[in-house]
Amino acid sequence: MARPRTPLLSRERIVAAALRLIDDEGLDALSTRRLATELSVSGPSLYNHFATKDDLLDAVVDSVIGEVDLSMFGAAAGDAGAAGTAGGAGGTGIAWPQALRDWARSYRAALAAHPNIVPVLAQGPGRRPNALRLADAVFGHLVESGWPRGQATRIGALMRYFVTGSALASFAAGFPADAEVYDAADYPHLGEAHRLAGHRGTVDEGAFETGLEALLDGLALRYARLAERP
Amino acid sequence: MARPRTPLLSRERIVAAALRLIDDEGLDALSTRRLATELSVSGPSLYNHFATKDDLLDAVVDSVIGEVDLSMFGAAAGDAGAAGTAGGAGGTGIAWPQALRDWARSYRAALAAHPNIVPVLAQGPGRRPNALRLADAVFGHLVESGWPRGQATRIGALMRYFVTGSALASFAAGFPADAEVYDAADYPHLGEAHRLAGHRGTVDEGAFETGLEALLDGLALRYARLAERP
DNA sequence: ACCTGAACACCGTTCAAGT
DNA sequence: ACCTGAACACCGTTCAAGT
Repeated sequence: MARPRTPLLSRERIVAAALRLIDDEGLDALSTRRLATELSVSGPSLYNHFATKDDLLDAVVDSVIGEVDLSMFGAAAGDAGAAGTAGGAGGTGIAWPQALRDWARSYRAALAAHPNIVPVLAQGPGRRPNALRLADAVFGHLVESGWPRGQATRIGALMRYFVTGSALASFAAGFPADAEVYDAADYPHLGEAHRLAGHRGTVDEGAFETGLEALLDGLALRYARLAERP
Repeated sequence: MARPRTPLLSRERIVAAALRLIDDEGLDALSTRRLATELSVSGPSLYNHFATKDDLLDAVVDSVIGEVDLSMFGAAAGDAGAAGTAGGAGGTGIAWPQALRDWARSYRAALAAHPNIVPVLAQGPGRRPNALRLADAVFGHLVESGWPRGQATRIGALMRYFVTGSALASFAAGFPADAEVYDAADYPHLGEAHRLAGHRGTVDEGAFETGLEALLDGLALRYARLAERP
C-alpha cells in the first residue's frame, strides 16, 4: 500500500498526537518515528505535512496559545476612538487591571496544562499567528487604556515573564519529598521542605495569585503617577 | 593508549566545556560524542566521571546557580535570635525589600548569561546543593524578617517564576525584525514590533526592572498589612 | 498528492579490552 | 582507575519508488 484514496494523516491529527506525547512523556519523547508509530504510519510520512520537526513543534505551540482567552481585551479595542489619556480605560471595555488579571489567569491555565512545551513557547511569538494575536491584543488594550507605548511594551513583557515562569514547572514539586535531603547543618530553614510536593496545587496557585496581585498593585501605583505628572 | 598516568578529564573540565557548548549552540547541541570530541577524548570516556548525561546536566546547572550572590541574606540569618515580628528586619542584615532586589538582579544576571539551560534549572532544586542553599537563604531571610512561613514560601516561588521567566528568553528578540510579518489587518497594534529586536537589551532590562519594582511595591503593601492585623 | 522502505549521519549507553 | 573501539537500539531527514 502506498497512497490511500483518503489521506491517513492531517496536520490537525499530527499536532494533537504530538501534544499528547509531549504532555505524557516530555519533549524528549517526541521523535518523528515514535509519533509516526502512534499514528500508525511510517516515519517519513510526516514530512508530507510538515517540512521539519521544528515546523511541527511550532504548530503544536500555536495550538496551545490559541486556548488563551483574549475576549476581555475585545471591547476596549473596538471602539473608544482616541482614548489616550491616563484618566480611565477607553470605551466599554473593562478596566485594564481586571483585564490583565483575567487574561493572566487564562494564559497561565493554558500553559500549565502543557508545561513540557513552555520552554519552546517562551522563545516568543515568532511568526505564529495565535501568539502574535495575543501580543497585539494585550499591547493594544494597554495603550488604549492610557499607558504610554514604552510602558505598555514593558508590561506585556513582564507579564509574559511571570506567566511562563509560573507555568514552566511546579515550585513545590521541585523539592524532593525525601526528608533526608534537607540536612539541618546545610539547610537550616528547609526542615519542612519535604512536605511541599504534597501540597503542590495550593502552593503553586497561591504563589501565582500572590505574585499576580502584587504586580497589579505595583502597576496601579505607576498608573496613578501617570495622571499626576503628565 | 588506554589509561594515561595523569587523567585526561575531570568533572570540572567536562562541566565547563558542556556549558560553553550549550551557550554557543543550544541545549540540543550538547551530545556526549560532540562534547567528548571537544575535549579530545572518545565518547564513552565521559561515563567514568558522570553516570548519565542527565547527571552531567545537573552539575552544569548547579555550577550556574553557584554564581548567584546570596551575601545579602547572610547577616540577617546569622544573628537576630527570634526576630519573628513584622515590625522590622531582624539583626544587622539589610531590610528584606533591598535584599530581595539585590538578589533578584544577581539571580537574573547569572541565569540570563546562560539562557539555554534555564529550562533545566527551572525544574527546581532537586538534590543540587547550590540550588538548595539558594532556597534556604531566601526563605530563611524572609521568615526572620517577619513574614509568616506560608507567605515566605509563596514569595520564594513567585520570585523564581519571575526571574526564570525573564531569563528564559528575550521578549524583544522574540518578535521578528521583518516588518512584513505584522500585517495591519491582522495585528493593528504591532506596526512597530519589528523594531523591538533592535532594542533587545533595553526592552528586556526595562521590563525586568519595572516588574521587579512593581512586585516589591505590591509585597510591601502586604507586609504593612501584617503589622496592622496580627 | 501521499505513503513506503532503504539509507545517511547522527544519538546515549554498555561492555570487554587495555594499561 | 580511566581510557579505547565495537556494538546496540535509537534519532531527523532525504530520496527513489509506488499508486
